[in-house]
Amino acid sequence: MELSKNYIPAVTEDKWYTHWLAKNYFTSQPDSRPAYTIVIPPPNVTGVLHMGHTLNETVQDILIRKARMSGFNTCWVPGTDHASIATEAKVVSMLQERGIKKEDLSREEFLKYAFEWKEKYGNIIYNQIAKLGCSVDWNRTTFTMDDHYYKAVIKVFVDLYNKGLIYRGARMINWDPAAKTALSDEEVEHRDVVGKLYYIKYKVVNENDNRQQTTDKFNYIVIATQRPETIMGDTAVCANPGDERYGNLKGRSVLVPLIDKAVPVIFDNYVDKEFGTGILKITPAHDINDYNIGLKHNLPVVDTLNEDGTMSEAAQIYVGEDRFVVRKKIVAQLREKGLLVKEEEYSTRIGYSQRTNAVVEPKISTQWFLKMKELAQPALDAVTSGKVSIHPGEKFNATYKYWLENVKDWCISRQLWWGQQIPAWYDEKGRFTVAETEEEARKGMSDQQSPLIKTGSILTRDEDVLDTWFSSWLWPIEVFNGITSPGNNEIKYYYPASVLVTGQDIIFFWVSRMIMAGMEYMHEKPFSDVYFTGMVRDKQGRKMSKSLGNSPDLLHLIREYGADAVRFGIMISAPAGNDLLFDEGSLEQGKHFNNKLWNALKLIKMWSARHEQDETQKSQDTNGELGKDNEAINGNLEKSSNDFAIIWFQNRLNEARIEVDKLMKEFRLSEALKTIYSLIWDDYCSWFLEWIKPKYGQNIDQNAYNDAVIFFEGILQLIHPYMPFITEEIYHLLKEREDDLVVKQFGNTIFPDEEILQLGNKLKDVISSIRDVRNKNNIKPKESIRLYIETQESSSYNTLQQILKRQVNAEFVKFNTSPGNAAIPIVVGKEKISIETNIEIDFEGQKEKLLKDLDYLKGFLNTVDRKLSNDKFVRNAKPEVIELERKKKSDAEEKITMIEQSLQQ
RNA sequence: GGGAGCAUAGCUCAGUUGGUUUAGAGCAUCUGCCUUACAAGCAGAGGGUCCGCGGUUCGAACCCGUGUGCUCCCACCA
Repeated sequence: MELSKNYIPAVTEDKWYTHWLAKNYFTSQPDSRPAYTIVIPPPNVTGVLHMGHTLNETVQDILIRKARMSGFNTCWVPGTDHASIATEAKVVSMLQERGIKKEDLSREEFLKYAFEWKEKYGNIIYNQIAKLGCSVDWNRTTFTMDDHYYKAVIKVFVDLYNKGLIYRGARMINWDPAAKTALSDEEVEHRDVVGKLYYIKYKVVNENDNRQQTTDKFNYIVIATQRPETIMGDTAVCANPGDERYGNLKGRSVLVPLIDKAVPVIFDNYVDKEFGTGILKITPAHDINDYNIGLKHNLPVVDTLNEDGTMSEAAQIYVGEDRFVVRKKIVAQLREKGLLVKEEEYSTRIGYSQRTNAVVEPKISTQWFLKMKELAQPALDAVTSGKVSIHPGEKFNATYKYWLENVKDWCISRQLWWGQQIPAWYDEKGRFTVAETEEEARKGMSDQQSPLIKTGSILTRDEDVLDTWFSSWLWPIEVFNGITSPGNNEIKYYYPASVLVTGQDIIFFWVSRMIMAGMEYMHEKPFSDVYFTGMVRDKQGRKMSKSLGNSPDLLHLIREYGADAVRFGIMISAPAGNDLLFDEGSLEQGKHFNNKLWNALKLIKMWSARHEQDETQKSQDTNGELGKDNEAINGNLEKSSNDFAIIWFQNRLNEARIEVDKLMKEFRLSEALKTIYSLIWDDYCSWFLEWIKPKYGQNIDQNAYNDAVIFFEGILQLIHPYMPFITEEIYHLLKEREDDLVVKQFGNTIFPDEEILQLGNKLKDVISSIRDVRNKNNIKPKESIRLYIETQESSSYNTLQQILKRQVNAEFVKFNTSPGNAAIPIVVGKEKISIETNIEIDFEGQKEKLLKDLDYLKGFLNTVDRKLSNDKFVRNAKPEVIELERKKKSDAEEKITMIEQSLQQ
């Protein structure tokens, strides 16, 4: 069979993915094996996957595939998140483009559009996941608004309500005027901005005091504010009780500018005398601090804003105009009236809605809240006790702990349609009951002996839906129906999941809350390990975003480089826990790596083709004597030189396996990949295959060929979790077989023989050093050389000689004899090697190199000597350390002697 | 304002309880090769005041202190 020049991913990828699915390799049923479970962080159905997802999914697939090949019953559950506010915002703007207003639609009509949207983007996402090669169990696909999932969320809401953890009440919340909904604290992003601080005059009212104020000073006070448009909501001004400047204002009132509303002057320790003018306006409806002060001093609340951020009737002026427009107008008006004393630049932090990017307004509103303190404690313990371990822990343990220790109640209601509707029913008088269904609610109402219910009056369901995270926090449980059907076989088998792989940005939104839900509903952690990936940035370190145009399209990349190369490229540059600088160059590197594997396959296929051809010829040859003789001679010679290559690579492979296992257990996936990369490129291709490569026109020794194939299978298996497609393809091209690499089990760990590895390193060193000399002296590859090695261990060369000769094109190697002619001396380790050649050589250059080495070694010896002659060192250091230093000393001395000898020649 | 993390080659990073470390890898760079698997390749090479300063120690890239510079998280001072 003819192999293409280079590896072509497109055909291969679809072929194997289809095959794996047909064989049901990714589907999981509980059985006697240990389970290895991962629940995918369900991507939002707001759009397509970006590079951050790509990184996350790749990491999960690597872990799952490794586990699948290591005896586990692996289950990777795919799914998507309805992403309440984010998706609703997208659907609303999509409708807007089509000229449809949300206000003109009924809830049902709107939901129909939303589900269409979900269907479209959900499928794109699933397609992307499949193209990337993710081995998810497609039978388990879950959406956070599936029927059972919806029920689970409702059930949990009712349960928490009955436990007294959910309550309804008017509180100061974060209001998103664009989406017209409440937000949780976590959904507000604070950004530094330079704003303005306006100093505004408030006139002092004199009605209770007949004395005429003589100085202008007491006719008005000056108050600083960043938000002059809120003055109409002022219901007091406040100073520190110890502030003498304002002592005489006790019991007096001031007039709110523009609307001339009289509000009292009050006193509270909250006010900092040093800051601003030392007196502050109190606007209870639009600032959390003011609200608290208002409560304390019994102030009325005047809400001057409508839901959409325009001024309300209560504002009296500029009604219906947007707050930021009004700000400008009010400033202008104040200035005109001489009430604006000054403006100064002021840097502050402003809260923006994470989803709509609108400036969030603090607002008093009746919402549903979840008490967090009780839920937080077990979640905190789970991490501090080490039941759940976070990677990288040093970075996130403290953050996690801090948040849970200071957690506030969670506002869980949203004024949206896309989501689980809150299961609370109200009667005409506004009395409500919480229940899973209307029937239950009716029953609940009658239990409360409401006369209205008994007569069968109409109940209205709460219009609001739940925060999207109030559904996602059940994800690891309800994907196995653990809430709706507690104690079922699957939840018992798969829960808790092994590892959660997600972005560090949702540690509070999701990770901590899943742990809470897990502890509350399963009395068990939801996962053992949390692996946080960093953020994907572009080459220049900028965040990837649509507006910058630096966020590449995943399917595009797969088409261009192949899925394996994309996976390789992203993993090779993803240091554990750090941000990843995405550079297409690394995908290019992945493509090259694919090609390297492909070419190794071509080489081996070539060997086998020649071998088969030969076999056929031999069987056709009735005499066969000649062929037999030739094989005997060549075979023996090749064989002895191949022996070492084989035993060396066997050990090198074992060594790499152990290292990779260790690294992967520590989630150091990038380093594990580097280890495998180097094993394949350097050790297998550059060294091993070259060592066993037969001379031109000759056949490979059968043993060497067989082992080369076995080793190839071994390295394919190691790299498979990272690059599933090409490895499966090569595995099958290597020889005909029934089994598939994707489920090939790793055998037991075999520890490598250190001595053989050392010997291999020595051989590589010697070869490289001699090649260096050849390079520097322009000795052409065809030009042969002769080697004279001075060594105490000439016997160690018994097995290395043949390889050495072949790799440096030496006619012969002689031990402990001097060359007849001038030769280039080099020192490798403790051995002196003289290279004799027929061509002109640059002795001066070589001498320089030796002198440089000598310099280094002398300096090195010096530091060792200093240590050994230091009394305190000899007394304090551990014996093995001293022994080591002595060895360093003697080694260095031997090397120096060798070099000095060489220089004398 | 509070907290966390980081600083090692041009770039991205290793360096696992302080001792074969006068420091490694990949990429990039340079030199020589179209050598019969692979020029998407082969064989080599060069490149570092381990952020500055001080300390602990027989010994510091590693531990402590301090300064500087980045990054991130949290927070209701008008």
